[in-house]
Amino acid sequence: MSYTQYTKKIALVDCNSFYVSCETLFTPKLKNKPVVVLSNNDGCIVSRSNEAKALGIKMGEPYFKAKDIIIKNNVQVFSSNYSLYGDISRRVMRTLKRFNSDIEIYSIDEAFLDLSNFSDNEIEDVGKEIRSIVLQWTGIPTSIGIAKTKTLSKVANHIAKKKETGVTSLIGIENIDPILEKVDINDVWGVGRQLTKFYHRNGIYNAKQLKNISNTWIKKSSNVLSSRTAMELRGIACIDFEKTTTKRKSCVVSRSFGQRIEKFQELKEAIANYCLNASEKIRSESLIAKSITIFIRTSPFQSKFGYYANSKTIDFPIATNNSIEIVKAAISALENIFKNGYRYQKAGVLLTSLSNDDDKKNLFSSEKDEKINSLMKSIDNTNYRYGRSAISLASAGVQKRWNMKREYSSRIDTADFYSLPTIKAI
DNA sequence: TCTGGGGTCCTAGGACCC
DNA sequence: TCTGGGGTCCTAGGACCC
Repeated sequence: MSYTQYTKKIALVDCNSFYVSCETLFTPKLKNKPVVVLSNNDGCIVSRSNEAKALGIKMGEPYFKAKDIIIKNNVQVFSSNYSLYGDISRRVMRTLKRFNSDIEIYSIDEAFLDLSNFSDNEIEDVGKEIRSIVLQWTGIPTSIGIAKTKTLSKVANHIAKKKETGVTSLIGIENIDPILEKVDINDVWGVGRQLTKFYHRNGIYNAKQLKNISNTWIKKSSNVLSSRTAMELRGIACIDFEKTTTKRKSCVVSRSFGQRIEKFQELKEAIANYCLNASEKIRSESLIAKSITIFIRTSPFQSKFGYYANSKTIDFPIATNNSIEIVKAAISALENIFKNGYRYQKAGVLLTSLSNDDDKKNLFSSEKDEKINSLMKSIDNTNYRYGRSAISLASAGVQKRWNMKREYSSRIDTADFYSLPTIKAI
């Protein structure tokens, strides 16, 4: 039996220094300047321009540690502005869908595109065109890697990042071993810190070695995920392309506090707010939660004050997305694990075992449920129109001393007409 | 003084059953 | 009281991703 092998062509489009690119979009004079964006609470550095990378500022480095270099080199600093990044991200994704509506949005700044319809000869040019259209329409520079499997397109993308054209295709290359040899094992998708240590112990230092090692050995001494990675390096697709957006299975809202918290009352307010956030989020996706976990902890970096961390899970009698029920459960969980005398640094809420909303329409649903549902709906609508927390619950408090620190926010709100930058005609 | 937040998946081990 | 094998289901924790 003979058949023609149908070769997939998967492109990975990745926005360059995404958060920094979003911020500089509205401040063109920052082009080619060192710029960084900080995580929530201005804690860590999570995005760097090339110039900032060149200064030796590390990804994930705490801000206070990099402060010297930042001041000395006049690095521009921004607090993170997620609604801006989310908005720009949607514009980029919408643009990508022009080339193939079946895209897999992998993260806020990355998407996989199935380009199998294009021929081997034209594929690199298609990549270049995608790159230039995205740049022209959204102002965001990207890197594009194209290959037979997702893992290989990640490799290609890694190489593209360092190229002037920003595009690398591994399609049609007979022997990719010389290319894989130059890719460090820890730069392979799916190989993190622990696996890197494990591979090093076994004399494996680059992607070529992983590709050519026996599969049974990997399965035996590691796990199926690792063997999947190796297969993908061989050009055999094992990780599915997920066109349809599958519903999430959990929803987390957690934050570090702007300042340490010691009082139960304040912790309660924070937890209540996270619950409101989380329940609104799952309502907007028509999901209900079967259980809730809350956790609190002190700073792991300040042991002199004593370390305490604990969590508590509660199952709902009937899965719910009702803010009032969720807050109530969370607070009773908090009463369970709260201890006096600690300086709390972080807390969070996890809604788990999420399922579809309509599963709830069973024999237990009553007129009362209907009333609550429509109440929740009108809260969501009002908050959507007048800003989050226009309507809230009493337990959510008003002081919010625990709120995040955002000292360096650009305050650009693409949803706010009046803060849009003005463009003067010449 | 200052160290992010939000996800998914796999595995080992315990509880329980026959 | 101890002895056994084999199966399922659930959970906590760890590893990974961005």
